[in-house]
Amino acid sequence: MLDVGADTPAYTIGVVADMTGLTARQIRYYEKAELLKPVRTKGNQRLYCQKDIERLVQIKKLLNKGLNAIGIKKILDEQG
DNA sequence: ATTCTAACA
DNA sequence: TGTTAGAA
Repeated sequence: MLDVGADTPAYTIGVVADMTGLTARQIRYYEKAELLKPVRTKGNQRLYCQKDIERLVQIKKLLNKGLNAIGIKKILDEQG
């Protein structure tokens, strides 16, 4: 009850892929590109929270603007 | 069934 | 970016 928020619940890559419209491939790639940092669980599975979802959505919008992982990293770095 | 890593095209 | 192999 104290852990409820935009940073606690976590979704698997499959659900975030469905919510963001990206593919698991892209999500894994952006993670490697340092665009975000999902938490790992037990079997090394990526767990994305609401915040990560919004971040992925933002990345997607940036991609539509003509940016690439490099430009997005710069923007996310400025915001962090 | 779902996800993970690594590697290739 | 898509996909495949083998593994958990």
